[in-house]
Amino acid sequence: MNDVARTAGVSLKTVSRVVNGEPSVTPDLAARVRAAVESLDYRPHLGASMLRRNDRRTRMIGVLLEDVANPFSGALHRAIEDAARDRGVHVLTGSLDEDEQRERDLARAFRQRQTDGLIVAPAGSDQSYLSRFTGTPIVFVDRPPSGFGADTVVSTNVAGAAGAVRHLVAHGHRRIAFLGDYQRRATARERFRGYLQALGHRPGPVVHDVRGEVAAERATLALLRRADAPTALFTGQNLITIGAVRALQRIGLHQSIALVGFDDFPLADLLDPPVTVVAQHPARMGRAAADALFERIDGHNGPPREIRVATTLIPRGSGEIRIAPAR
Amino acid sequence: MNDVARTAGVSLKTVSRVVNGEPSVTPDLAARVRAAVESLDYRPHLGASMLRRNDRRTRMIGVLLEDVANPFSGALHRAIEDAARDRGVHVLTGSLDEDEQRERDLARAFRQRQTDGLIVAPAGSDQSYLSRFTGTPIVFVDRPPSGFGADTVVSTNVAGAAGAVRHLVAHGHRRIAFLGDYQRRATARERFRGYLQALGHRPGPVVHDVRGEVAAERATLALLRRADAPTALFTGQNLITIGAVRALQRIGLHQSIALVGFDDFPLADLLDPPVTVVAQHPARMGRAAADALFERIDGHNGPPREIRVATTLIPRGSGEIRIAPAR
DNA sequence: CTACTCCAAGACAACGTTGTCTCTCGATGT
DNA sequence: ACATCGAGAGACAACGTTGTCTTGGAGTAG
Repeated sequence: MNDVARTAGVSLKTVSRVVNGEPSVTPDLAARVRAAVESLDYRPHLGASMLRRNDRRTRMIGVLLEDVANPFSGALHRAIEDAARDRGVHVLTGSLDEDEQRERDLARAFRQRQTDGLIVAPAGSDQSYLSRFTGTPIVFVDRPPSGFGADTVVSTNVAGAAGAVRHLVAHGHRRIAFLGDYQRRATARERFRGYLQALGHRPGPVVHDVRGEVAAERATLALLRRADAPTALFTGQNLITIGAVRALQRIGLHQSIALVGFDDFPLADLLDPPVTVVAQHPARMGRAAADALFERIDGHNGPPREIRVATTLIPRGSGEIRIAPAR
Repeated sequence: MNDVARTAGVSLKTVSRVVNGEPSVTPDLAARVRAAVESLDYRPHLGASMLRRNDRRTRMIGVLLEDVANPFSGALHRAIEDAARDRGVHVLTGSLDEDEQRERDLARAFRQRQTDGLIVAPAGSDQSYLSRFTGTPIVFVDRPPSGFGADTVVSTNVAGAAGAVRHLVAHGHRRIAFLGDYQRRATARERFRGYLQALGHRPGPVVHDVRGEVAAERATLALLRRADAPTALFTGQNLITIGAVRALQRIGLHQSIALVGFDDFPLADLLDPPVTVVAQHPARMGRAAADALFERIDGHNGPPREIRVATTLIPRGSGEIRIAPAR
């Protein structure tokens, strides 16, 4: 800035004024300064600027997701980015991969960088460490936190799951199996709750803690070999649904066993049969989370809110297979 | 820091020493300081620290992608994040949506934030504005820049496309259609070049500037209605492939018209028939781009490099449909 | 017992900005 | 012609930290 001032033949402060667009500079001086800035490729030192201004805002938020490479996280991320863009805010991201330690490390690191706020899809089962993060607003998305209260945006897991199972019941099914993710995940528990709710006291076979496509395929095959094999499947998560589809295709039952999956996935409509799902709306969730966060950043100070984003049942074929008349 | 010093009964500088882990502090003093830091929730002001240290490193890089919500960008992003994590560097991301203006704006904004480097999947057709970005290393990924030279990581588009088309030829096809993305995109041009290369002087019907699934479906239907309808399709991009699959299924030709798509996509193996593709390797590309960037950040100063990541032909079924004996 | 060495801890300045105060100079009104 | 006013421009200090130099006191050798 000194160099610019010297080149333009003005004082340091005048350069500062021009750079910050303050009005009280005569046009020709301003032009000279701008030319000098240009020719010297001067760029202000943000650190110094923030220091002097005592500006606590970095106009940057941190977002902790399960894995930026998976479609659900990607959609969340994109929606958050769009909301941030509207406010001239940039986004730092990190993938947690279900790793509790990484969640804590990244949260700390982002806070250290003075991000104005944090949006977290928690990986760990305990977020109480966040209670020391005073002054940094936090919003949770996709999964509720535990041990710490803050705004939370989640799908209507119970209602969505119950709706899916009722849909199967409406098509004549009585033995409806549940295949779910790790029970330590709150979403898995909620979806199971919805399943139970819809079936009352007569649930079908249940498999918990299924993790990943391959495990899901195996679990599905095992289920269908049982004497009391179900006539319909309700799968509690993306990859489980896909694993189930693979299993059904493999043993040629894809046209006779009904299937509804929780969470939509690309090309579900191109499979044979097209897969009926309870779609979540990650874009809406991301937008809602970002809106809530920015409200907090702007000083809103109420008690923690829970924002539920409704799911949508999308009938595509696999969920409308009626129970086989005889068996 | 002053408060901490007072609380611990030491001088400012000693606190600084403890915070920065300098060895020359007696253990009990250090303990007192740490306790004070804890109780006051003191966190150093990064801006001030950078200012004094004259540290130009923010340990932050910027990544400009087409759209963080699409799987290809997501995989790139993830690989870059992992490479960055190994070095304790964080990642700022932005989605460009093919918008030239946004590319320039975000590049400038990230540079303004003093990111240590930039990885760009260019949206615009001219990157010459970057030549003014002295001091900020830049690496391009997925698409080569124009008007500006820097390290670039791209797929072997020509060879990959040629291989795909030769694969179809090997299965007896002679009238092989090409459906490609906007020609202004370098990748589209290269893939077309590969197609021509494989077919010599007898190319089949060609449709350029197909954008998106719906347009691709329409274009495919139109192609197949022609008198000289092709017996095989080569599609130059993800969404075009999917559109083509839809079209083929719709008119019931999915078992008789061969198809090879450029770029893999999730569930391609679950479709009917499973779709043969030329897979790109976004994870490798992201890793290579990040490695190149960090080399530059660490001072490497050679001429711009072009890093080509080989594609892989994955035969799954749709590309192995032989030409119908009579027609 | 003195003189020297060494090391922990403190004092001070400086990093690049900007808020605030002050100064200068030209314009205006009487 | 003189007093008053206002606006544009500069001088100066301060933001929170750390590099460098200085100080003080304990330890050690002669």
